[in-house]
This record gives sequence, structure tokens and C-alpha cells, in this order.
Amino acid sequence: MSAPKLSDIAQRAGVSVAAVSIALNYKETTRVSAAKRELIRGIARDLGYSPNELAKALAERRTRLLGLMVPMRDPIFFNQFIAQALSGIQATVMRRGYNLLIYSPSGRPGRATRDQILESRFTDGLIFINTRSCTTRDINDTIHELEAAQIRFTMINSYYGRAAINYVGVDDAALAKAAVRYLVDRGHRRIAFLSGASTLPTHIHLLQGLRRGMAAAGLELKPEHIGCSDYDQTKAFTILDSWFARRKDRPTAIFTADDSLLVHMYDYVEARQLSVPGDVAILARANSAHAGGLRPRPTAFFIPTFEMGQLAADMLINSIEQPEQKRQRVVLPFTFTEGTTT
Amino acid sequence: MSAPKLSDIAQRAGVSVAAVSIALNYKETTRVSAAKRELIRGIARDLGYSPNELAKALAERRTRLLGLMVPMRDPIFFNQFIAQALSGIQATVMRRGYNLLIYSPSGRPGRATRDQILESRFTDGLIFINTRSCTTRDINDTIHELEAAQIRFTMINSYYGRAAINYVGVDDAALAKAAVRYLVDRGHRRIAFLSGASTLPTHIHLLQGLRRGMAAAGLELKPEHIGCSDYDQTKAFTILDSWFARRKDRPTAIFTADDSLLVHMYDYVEARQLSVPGDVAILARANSAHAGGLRPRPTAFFIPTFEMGQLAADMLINSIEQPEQKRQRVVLPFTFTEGTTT
DNA sequence: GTGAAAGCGCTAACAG
DNA sequence: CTGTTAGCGCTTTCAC
Repeated sequence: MSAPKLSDIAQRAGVSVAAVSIALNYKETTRVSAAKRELIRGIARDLGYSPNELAKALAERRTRLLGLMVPMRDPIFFNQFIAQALSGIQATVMRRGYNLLIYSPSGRPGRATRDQILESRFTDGLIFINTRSCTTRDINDTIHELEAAQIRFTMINSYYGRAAINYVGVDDAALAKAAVRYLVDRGHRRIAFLSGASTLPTHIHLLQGLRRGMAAAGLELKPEHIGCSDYDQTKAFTILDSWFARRKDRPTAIFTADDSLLVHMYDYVEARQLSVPGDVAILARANSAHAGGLRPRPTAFFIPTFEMGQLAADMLINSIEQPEQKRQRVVLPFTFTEGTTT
Repeated sequence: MSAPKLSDIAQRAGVSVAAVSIALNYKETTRVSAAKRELIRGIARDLGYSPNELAKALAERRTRLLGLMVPMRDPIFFNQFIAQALSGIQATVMRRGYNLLIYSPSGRPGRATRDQILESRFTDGLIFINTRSCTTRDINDTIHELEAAQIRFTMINSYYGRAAINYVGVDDAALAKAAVRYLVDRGHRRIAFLSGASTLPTHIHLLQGLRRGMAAAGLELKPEHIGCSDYDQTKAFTILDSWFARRKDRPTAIFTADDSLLVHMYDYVEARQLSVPGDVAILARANSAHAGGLRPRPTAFFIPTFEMGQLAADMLINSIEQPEQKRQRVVLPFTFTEGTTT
């Protein structure tokens, strides 16, 4: 015996399907008499009726489902940045009566495949989290496809292009500038930048901020003090070794672009038995959930990842429920915590 | 201009909707002539047609969506156990062409609310992960409701009841017995058990295994050497202090029931400046992703959480695609890793 | 107030 | 082989 449906109730109550639908969906309505309403509800309860959400969604043309897309090959749930953003998204989604659909990554990392995007028609909208495998190009292509397919979406993290999209992020240039300011105030003159890949939007904007910050202090960020490790520990060590090998130009402080680079930095000072901040100061751009647990505690500028997730979901739901609303781009403030590494 | 649908294509091609559906869905079919097929496909491409998954799902009566339910109040994504299981689930789901829907927790922790379960009609089946807030009673009630609602599901973690359900877990009793064996072989006679709550199925079965293991060695697990912290650090410290206070009966080894208790144990030895394993040996039941990063490395029996997730998803999909198939209960083997804490 | 009827967009059984 | 028809279960006009 399969699940009871509206017509089953209608039959037993001796009313039409429409009457049942209305009686069940509207708390106080004159569209159906009080007596019939109670009768219908009673039968529904007895039968253990629960609506077929699928049919409902088809008729209403909305699923109350938000899709999540993260272009990344590795399991996304181990990534602390994603986990934090997800928690934020989940918090909003819960509060507003939606649910979250996780789309599996596929195809080339960094890009959403066409199929994937189209498959997303199951949801009312998409949250797109850019990762470190997303180049500016990837991001632009994705935006283009989403727009072409007329899919509502909000993007999280590292978009600095000009398209009018819903976006939540932080101002990396301002963050980097503040970082330089902090270091310069403490007497540092030779600052190095340990980054992941020069193609990443974040890298580009951090660099911009660093340069401005240095310029404001009458200093210069030397090209040889910019290192990209490709998120490879060995490569990171090679870069760091080259910096520390030179007597004269040896940096006194290193600014790391994200969590995993910070970890590599920690591994390095441990391996080379350097004292921090004695031999070198470390200043990080990080996200709290992960870096917060590191020992020694890093001095860091923290990205409000949880809030980014929350806000992104709210913006998306708003744009679903009020389609005429304008796209908005929100830049959240970063926070600063002094640790023992500077 | 809204999304093109089958009828749009049918109209332009001068054929029926059904013909279009078939031409698009079956690669090689004789149901529609090759010429018409190409015509139809061409038009579909030109129009940028993509099917409405919702309508498709309604007609096919399946969504290829799996629902995840985790009865827990805290954000689930920060929990390493969940993250690992999720990754496993995601791996399978991806491979088999499904997607994952995350249901928000709600109501009293430990239980799935009625509404939540019914709402799950959106999915083809449910994966249910028991957490440490699930008592045996909660679990049984949940199973009951799921069965009553005729919802397919697979349960992960800590079910030892008799219902014929799809289930993936580990044999905690065997694990605990092996743990005792290991400790006894190394000369320990006084072994204590640090657990979370005595109502948890896992607790009960670990205890059973510990007792059997002790008995097999002609020893006894003293009631005063069983401590439940309710996952509260202060409580854990009180328990541990009481154990270490006594001269005579002081345990020489402590077996911890899960990751967070292990962490409390680590906190404790650090706070009291105990040497491990000098003052006390620590043996853990843990899951690798999390405990694997701890320093010093714990000697531990690891739960294959990723595999549990993978297998649970596979079992669920199997039971969806072959409904006549029998329910199965799978107990995965645990692994052992020697650290420096014993 | 109430019920009949027309979709939502697609699939599948069934004639031709 | 092809096209017509009847649903999937629900919502929502629109007459009565």
C-alpha cells in the first residue's frame, strides 16, 4: 500500500481534491467551511498523510532547495574553510526553511561543468564557493554559464571582476595593507610573501595591498620576496630556504596567504629549528576554525568564513523570494588577533 | 523568456512530445527514425534545452537524491567523524550518479522529528548517522518512524538492536576486547575506562568487550574504574583526579571511548604534568582523520569512518535500485596503530 | 463555499 | 516503428 495522497482523502471525505488541498494548506480560510476543514484534517491525520514534496515543488515551481557547488577535487568536507562556510550556510538555510543540496565536484577542478550547472535546475539557486583551484578565468566562465542558464546564484570568496553578481567576500587588498602596516609599525623592513599560485584572484589582490602598504611606508616589496609554492610543501621549503640563505636581504617577517601555507611555514620553522619571532616573524591570513587551533598561536588576520556562508545563503534566498531585487556585492570586515608569532 | 521544454522542441520539429523525449533519452533506439532523431537533437541543442529535473523525477518517481540526517545540535561539518563519513558518502554518491541532500537538524538532539522524516520524501532514501546524543531509545524510535513511513534508509554507527535494517558499523565489543588484550599483554592489570555517557549503545558494548577481555585474563574491570564525563572537560578532570588520587588502585592504563574523550585525556596529562606512558598509558578508540593529527601520536584502534560512509551509501542505493533485496547489517573491521602513548 | 478543470514538464503504456 | 493518451500528485484559477 503506497503513500496516501490528496485524492484518497478527498474520496473519504466526499469532497474534491482542491478542497483538501486548501483545507490542509491554509490555516484560517473561508474557502472551505470549518466543519469540512476539520473533517478533512482528521482524515489526513488518520491516514498519516504527508504531501509529496516533488509534486508540490513542480506545481509551485520551487523546491526550497539550495545547491552548493565547490569546484575542488579533494573531498570538500575535510577542508576547514569549506566546513566553516557550510556551517554558516546551513544555519541560514535552517532558519529560513530551506535545505541544502551538495553537488558533487566533477570534471576539471576549478570549473563547474556544463552538465553540473544544468542539473542544478533541481534547486532554486546555487551557492558557489571559489577555491584555490579557481583561476580568474575559471570564475568568469562559470559566471557566464550560470547567467546564460538563468540560474540564480551567490558567489563566495575571491571574485574581483566587474560582473553584477551576488557576492560575499573580504577585501584582500585592504587586509594585506593592514598586515604590512602592522609589521612596519613593529620595525620590520624586509617583508616576504608566501603565496600559493600567482593566478589566483586572492594572490593578485593581496599583492596589490602589500605593495600599497609598503609604498605607504616608503618601502618596496622585492620581487624575489614573493614566493608561490603551488601548495606543495617541498616547493615551499625551497622558497623559504632561498630566502633564509642570503645574509643581506633575509626577510624579517613573512606574510602567508592562507591556512595551508601557514602550516607549511610552521613545518619549516620546526624543521630548520628557527625561533619565532626571534629569527623570523610570521603573520597570517587565515580562517579561524583551523588556524585558531595551531600552536603557537599565530598572529593573524582572520576571514569571517562562517558569516560569509550565512550571508551568502541569505542573499541567495532573498533574490529567490524577491526576484526583482538588485544584485549586491558585500565585502565583510576581517578581524585581527595577536598571537605569539610576531 | 523561460526555459525551453519538450513541447517547444516538439512543435518546431513537428513531432510529438513523446518522440522528443525518446529521441533525447535513448542513444540508440529504433523508436524514432535516425533522421528525426538528429533533427530533434539539433533543435534541442540550438534551443539550449535542458530537462526539468523536477518533472522528470515526478514522472519517474525517483530523484536520485539521498538525504542525510544527523541528529545533532552543533554544526555537523566541524565534527571530524561526520566529515569523514560524509566524504565517504559523497564518494559513492558521485560514482553512482546521485546527489546528497543535507537535512537540517531540528527538534530535540538525538531524535529526528516527525516532520523532518516526512519532509524527506523528496529523496529516494536516507542515511542516518547516529551521534553521541542518540540513546538506544532514540535510535529505536527513529527506526520505528522510518519504517512506518516506509522510507528506505541505512544507519551508520552504534546500533545493536534486533531490527532488520540496513546498517554499517564496527564491532565495539570486539574492539574493546582487543584493547584489553593489548594492554594486558604489556603487563597492565589495572585498566580504567573513560567514556561519555552510560546510555550510549557504544558505551554499553565497549563495556561488554572490556569485561570479557578482563575476564579472559583472569582480571576484573572495577566499577570505580568506569567513568562517564558527559563530554564535559571539568567532569573528565574530576574523574581522572579521583583515579589518580588513590595510591593502591591507581590505574596504569586508560582506555578512552572516542575522540573528544581522548582530547580531554591529553589535556589532563598536560595539566597535571603526567608522563605518558610513564605515569599512565593511554589507549584510544578513535577515528583516524582527527586523532591522526594529535601529538604525541596515540596508540589507537581506529574506526573506518570513511569506508562506513561509502558502504552505507552503496547499500542504500542498492536497496533503492533493487527493492526486493534483503536488508543487510555490515560490521567493518577496525584497524590498529601503535603510537607512543602505551 | 465548493468542485471541475487546466496545468506544472516529463515518462511510459498503448494503440495504430 | 511512430504518435496518441494517460498519468505522476499537487496548486490554482474559474465557474457554479
